[in-house]
Formats: sequence, C-alpha cells, structure tokens
Amino acid sequence: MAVTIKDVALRANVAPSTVSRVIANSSRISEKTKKRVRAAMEDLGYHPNIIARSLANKSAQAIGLVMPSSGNKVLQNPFFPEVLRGISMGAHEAKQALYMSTGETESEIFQEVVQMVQGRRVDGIILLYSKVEDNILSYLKAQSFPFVVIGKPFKDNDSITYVDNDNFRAGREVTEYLIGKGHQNIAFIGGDLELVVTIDRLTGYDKAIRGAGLQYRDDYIIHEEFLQQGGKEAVHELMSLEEPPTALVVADDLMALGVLNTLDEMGISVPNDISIVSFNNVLLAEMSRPSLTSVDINIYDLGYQAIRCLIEQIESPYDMVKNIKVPYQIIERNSCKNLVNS
Amino acid sequence: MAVTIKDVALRANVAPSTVSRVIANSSRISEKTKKRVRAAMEDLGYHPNIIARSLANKSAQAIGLVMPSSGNKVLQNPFFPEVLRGISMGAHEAKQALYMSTGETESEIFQEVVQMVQGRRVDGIILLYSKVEDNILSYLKAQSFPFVVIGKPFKDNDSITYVDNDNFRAGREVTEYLIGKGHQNIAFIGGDLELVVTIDRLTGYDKAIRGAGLQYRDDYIIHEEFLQQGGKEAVHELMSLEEPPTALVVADDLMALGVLNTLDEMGISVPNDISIVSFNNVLLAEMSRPSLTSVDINIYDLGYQAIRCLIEQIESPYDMVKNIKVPYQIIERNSCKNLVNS
DNA sequence: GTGAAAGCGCTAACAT
DNA sequence: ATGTTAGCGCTTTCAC
Repeated sequence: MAVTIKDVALRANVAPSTVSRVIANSSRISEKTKKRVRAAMEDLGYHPNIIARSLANKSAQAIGLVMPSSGNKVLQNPFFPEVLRGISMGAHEAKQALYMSTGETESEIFQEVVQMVQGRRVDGIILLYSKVEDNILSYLKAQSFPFVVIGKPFKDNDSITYVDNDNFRAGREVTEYLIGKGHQNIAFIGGDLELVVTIDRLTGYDKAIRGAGLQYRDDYIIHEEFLQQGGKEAVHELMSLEEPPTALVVADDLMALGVLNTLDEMGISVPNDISIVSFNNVLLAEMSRPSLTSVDINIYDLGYQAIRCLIEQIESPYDMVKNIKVPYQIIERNSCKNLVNS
Repeated sequence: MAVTIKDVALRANVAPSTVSRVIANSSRISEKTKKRVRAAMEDLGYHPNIIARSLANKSAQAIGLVMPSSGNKVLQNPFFPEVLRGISMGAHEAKQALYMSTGETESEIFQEVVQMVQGRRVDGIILLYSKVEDNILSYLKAQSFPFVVIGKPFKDNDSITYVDNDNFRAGREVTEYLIGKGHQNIAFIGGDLELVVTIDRLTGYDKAIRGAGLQYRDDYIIHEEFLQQGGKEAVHELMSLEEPPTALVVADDLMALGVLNTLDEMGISVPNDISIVSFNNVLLAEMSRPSLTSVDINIYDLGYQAIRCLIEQIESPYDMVKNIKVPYQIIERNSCKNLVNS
C-alpha cells in the first residue's frame, strides 16, 4: 500500500488535517510545522492520492475532450493534433489533466459524456467540433455543465460559450480574393454539410458570388468528407462540366492536396489552368507543389482559447457566456493565378 | 447534490450494498430485486460516481498516455493521430478511459507520470515513443507499474513489454530493395538519434550497405528532426557532395515530402535523378507527387496491440513480459527507379 | 495554530 | 440472497 497522509502525520507528529493543510499551503500553519511536515513527506516519498482528493472536494482536475467519433478517419486531419497542442498547453498551465473520449458511434460517445459528467470525472468539457444537430451539446446545456465548443454552435449561440473563426467572413473574403484576380467561375468543394464550419464558409462563398453579380450554380458546389479520398471524385465531377471552373475554394488543405493530385493526373496545371485557395494552413499547405494559398485559421489558438474559456467558466461561479473569434489570415502562396493585368 | 447509491437503495427498499451488486451485475442477486433496483435507478436518473468507485476498489479504469513533450512539434507527425486511433479503439473495447500527458519539458512530463502513478489516476501507462535514456521508463520499471512501450526500449528489452516493428530488418530490406534496383550510392536521412527507431533503421541500413560490399560513408548519413523543416537542409547538404547519392532512405513520409519539395526546387527529378523510399506510409505517401514508395508499419496496429498488451498486463496478476512485432510491408509506388535492366 | 471527527460515494468483507 | 459495517485517502467544519 502506498504511503498516505496518515503516515506522514504520524512521522511528523501532527494530525492528518495538518498535513492536508500543509499540502494546500494554508496560511494558518506555522512555518516550523510546515517544514517538519514537508520533511516527513520527502522522507516517506509521499504523493497525494488524487482520486481521494477529488472525492473529498468534488473536483476532478481534469477536462474532458469530445472528438468526432474516434474510429472515424477524421482524426487523420492535421487539424486535430494541432488543436490538441493548444489545449494541452492550456491544460498544462492550469494543472488540468486531459481525458479523451474513445467512443466509436455517436451514441457511444453520448454515453461516455454522460459518464464523464455524472461520474464527476471531469470538471468541464470541450467539444472539438460543431455539427448541426448535436444531442451531446443539448445534454450539456440541460445539465448546465461547464463546456465550450470549438466552432460555432448551430443554434443558441448566444447562450453557449464557443471559440471559432469567423468562417462566414473567411469564406467570403477568400472568394472575393479570387474574384479580385479576375475569376468568374469559382467552385466550392466543401466538407461534411453536417458541420457548421462547412455551412458558414459556403454561406460566405455564396454571399461573395452574388455580391459580385456572378451566378450561383449548384453544380459548382460539391460536398465530401474532409479527407483526401473525397477530393478526387469531386474534381472529376467538376472538371467534366461544360463550363468548368477556373478557380476552386477548397474546405481543407488535406482535401486540397487530393485535388492537386487529381488535377495533376488529369494534366490540368495549377495555377495556370486553375487556381486554388484552401483552408487551415497546416504544414501540408507549405509543402505541396505548388504550395497552397491557404487561410491560416490559427488552429493552435483555437485550442488554447477554448481551454482558457473553459477554465474561467469552471472557476467563476457566474456563468457568463463568452464568444471568441480567433483571427485568420490569407497566406498567399503559389496556387492562384491572376487573370487580369494588375 | 447528485443522486447517490443510498437514494437508490432507499427507493428500492434494499441496502446500498445490494445496489452496488446490481451495478456489478452480481449473480448473487435475484432477478426480481435487480429489476426493482434498476427501476429505481432509472426513476432517479442515477449514475455511479466513478471517482468514489475508484477510491473504493483502487482501480481508475483509465490508461495514461505519455507523449513526447506535447509542446513539441512532433505531434504534427501523422504518426500520432494514427496510433491514437488504435489505442482509442482498444480502450473503448475495454471500457477504459484515456488520460493524456500535457507537459512541455521532459521533467514536467516526468512529474505528471509520477502523479498519474502515485495518484492512482491510471491503471497503466503507454509510452508513445522510445528514446535512448529515459528516466520515465526507469521509474515505471522501478515501481513495477504496468506499462508498455511503443517502439523498442533501448535496454532491458527482455524485461519490458513493448510493441514495435522490426525496424532493423525494415531498414535493411529497404536498403537492399534499392541496391537490388542497382543503386550504389544510397544516403540515409534519419530522425532524432535519441529515438531508438532511428537507431534501428540506421543499423539495418548499415548492415545492408556493408553486406552488399558497398562503402558506408559518414557524409551519407544525416539526422534531423522528424519534420519537414529538417528535410530541406538535409537535402542541400547531401546534394552538394562531390558524389551525390542516387537513392535516399528517409525516416518518415513527412520528412520525405519536404525532401521531395526541396529536390523539386533544385530541379532534381524523382525518380529519374534520384530514388526515395520512406517510412510509415501515412496518407501523404499516397498523395504526394510522385507518390512515395513507403514502408507501411501498420501504425494503427501498433497502438491497438499496445493497449491490448497493457490491459492484459493489468488484469493478469503475473507480469509476464511480452514483445510484439507488428509486421510491415514495403508499398511500392512511383518514387524509385530501376538502374539495371530487369 | 492544531487536532478530532465527520463525510465524499462507493465497494467488499463478514454476517445472517 | 441480502444487510451491516468498515474502510478507501483526503478535506473540512468545528473545537480548543
């Protein structure tokens, strides 16, 4: 059996409660006994049992992370390691542990969340995605359990704390950027329409197209999973249109890489024959050939801000709602061609 | 306050222990009372407090994951999400939760591990890397706490349970593969020499080179971090040699992508001017141009087998050591050229 | 400034 | 087949 607070108390000739106070560094304990107790802890190699502490003071010192079904290939998107980095950093600063969901299906994940919450295993939860109808979100809200969403909630978004980019504006600006380069036929290759981020970017694209007096064409809109596989099919469909696009707005760098690949196979040159702008600006964007003009959405910050918000929310008794918009910027590289003389 | 086992007991007219037994689905409880108790749980919306349970039966139902310093960019390597997928799957099957380390520096991570272990927060630990001198590993071993290593431990590897590929053999075979294609000047671009995987692959390379009666040249060996940035510098150094290599063994697909990129900038064509074989076979390998001949090391299985081993180790009272070699296979694509007529 | 004692919610002997 | 009773290791009133 491991060494407990009692052993320390015994050795230091104090009561267990005193040892507890020393751990919490209570000001009501004299420096002298503190020293004595600390020496005893040292001697015995004492380490507090976190589980016992959690039970006594009803706080787990852990944050729950809810992924979009971990069996899913979505994890392969470089987005996730990068948000994780940001979250890790914040968790580490606040001395919080991270607890990950492992469920496969949606209902399994739901059960896990219920267990995290009711089992008091975590003090708060971060949802690493935002989709249209989400009963996990509804549940958390109903329980008024501390949580924050990465991405904009589909509804009730003024009563939910979330961290997001302004994806609508980003979608619009990116499209306007291409229009500014003289493109008139711009297609949109987006991810899962269940994800709010896709909807927002598409809406922004739409706005820009119509705003420029161009025609919004349904056959220019393609949705596939946020993965490379989807890219290929999308491109084939698109390029076989009578009037193929001269520019593409692609939801994601990984997808864009797939697109690039397929275009190459088809003998279509980027940026000479077609221009591409994508989102996320992960390492790939820089490493592909041609390198991709991509919207840097500051993924790391998304994660870091999310956990900061969550920790504030846990600490503060009043639950004020907070919405953080992480800035983004278009990083110009070599995947876009100017059609007009500038 | 949440509803507890006592509330359920009261409502079902049984003792708390009976409720506890119903939760554990003990065979010593009559179906009739089970039904009654379950109904009570349902009515009250009862969910067991996992923390309390952990304290009582000294098992956390959670596995600790130790990453190589999470602040580190290493996380960006697609290797990690993929092992995570495998681990997640196994954790999920065994109803184990996952705890992640969040530390930045090595000593911080060490402290976290001590807390996980002494704080009884986890029942076992998976080390997601294997490096040369590792005090975390030594500590775990000294405590005889259940753990498994992904990758081969540097020493004591017959007293430590680990899951790995045969990286020595893989390194050798890959090199022989290139030799078989007529290459005589083969360079090795490896990752961090602190990592055992690098050492093993390099040793295999060495073996193949000497075995074929070729000369082992120090200036053909380059070590950089497992990241794209490293790739560029490495290639420049290498190609400015008097007798530049005609083939490259690269530690990692991501790194190989960087290499590809740099070669392209330098106007060197792959595979016409130089051949490349890399390791890991992540999505990138398929999506790059030219697509990369890469060693598929079955990353997912690495993770899955690791957690299976760990769970066995936790459950079985006897700690028999287990070493699992996950098979690998060379996936041929378009980055290698045959120099001889075949 | 320190100690005694109750209790967090559950499990696991030991009874019956 | 079920109830009684101690804990698990810690925190936290309430005394002194």
